[in-house]
Amino acid sequence: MPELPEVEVVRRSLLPRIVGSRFGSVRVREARLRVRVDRSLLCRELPGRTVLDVRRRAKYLLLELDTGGLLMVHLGMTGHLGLFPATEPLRKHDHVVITVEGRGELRFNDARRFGLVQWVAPGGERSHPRLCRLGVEPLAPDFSGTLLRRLASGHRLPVKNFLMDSRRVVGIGNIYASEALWNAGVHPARPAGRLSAARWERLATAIRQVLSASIQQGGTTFRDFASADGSPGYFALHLDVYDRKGERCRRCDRTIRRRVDSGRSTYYCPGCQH
DNA sequence: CGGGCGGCCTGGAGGC
DNA sequence: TGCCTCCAGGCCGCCC
Repeated sequence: MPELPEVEVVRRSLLPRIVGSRFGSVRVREARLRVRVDRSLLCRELPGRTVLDVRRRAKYLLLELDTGGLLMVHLGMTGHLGLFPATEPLRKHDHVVITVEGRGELRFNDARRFGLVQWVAPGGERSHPRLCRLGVEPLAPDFSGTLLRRLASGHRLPVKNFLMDSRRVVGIGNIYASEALWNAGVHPARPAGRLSAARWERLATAIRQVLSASIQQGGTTFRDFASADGSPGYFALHLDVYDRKGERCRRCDRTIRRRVDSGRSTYYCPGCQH
């Protein structure tokens, strides 16, 4: 579920409500996430520590503590991270529960258990295997069509797969890849290494525009995405191609198609994406 | 080696 | 409000 905008929305809603607060006890009710949760490590490192910042890198949330260590959270496909009153009953799939002094409980819930909750020791961020190979941030100042074109140079894979490869560009999943390609008028199957400079510029602009617009709308909620305060996002109302198979293209009136490549659905307009 | 694809999980939707 | 099948927005690791 969560791509860059959804993770960013969670970050922004969590940040003002948790910064300056101190962690209390840690409960790991289900350790079998994508990566096994290290119960004893979390119980040793978190209690008594103050949260200084909530950052985002790619689709990872990084809660920075006063020790310099990080609590790293990935939402996978169905993960939720939210702050709840301690009096509110726990729900099914609330796998990790951390008390936050004076604020309630930070709860990680993930039905499919594709997410992860991990400790990153002080100074370990730059060398962390999950963080150190990540590509460029689409909302960073150095992101541009020129940069994308250079990264794609020589690669024959379809541009959609290129956009979803986190070693090159981070934060773009299946929804926003389709949306950005439609926005830029680029066909998803075009070989990434052969796009013109002008197309890469259009794509870079479209990516930033789509991601920013979604953040403004609170992200895309299909079933159950929610920010850290439980509110849904409204960008689903603004999707131009994703999940619109058989509906009309808002730009050229042709019928939106769905195709499946490497097991993932891609939505596009045959009329205005080339 | 770059890249395609199966597998990890549960739950919701839709067909019967 | 039953049962079954299919499908899902991410990522890793195996394989060619």
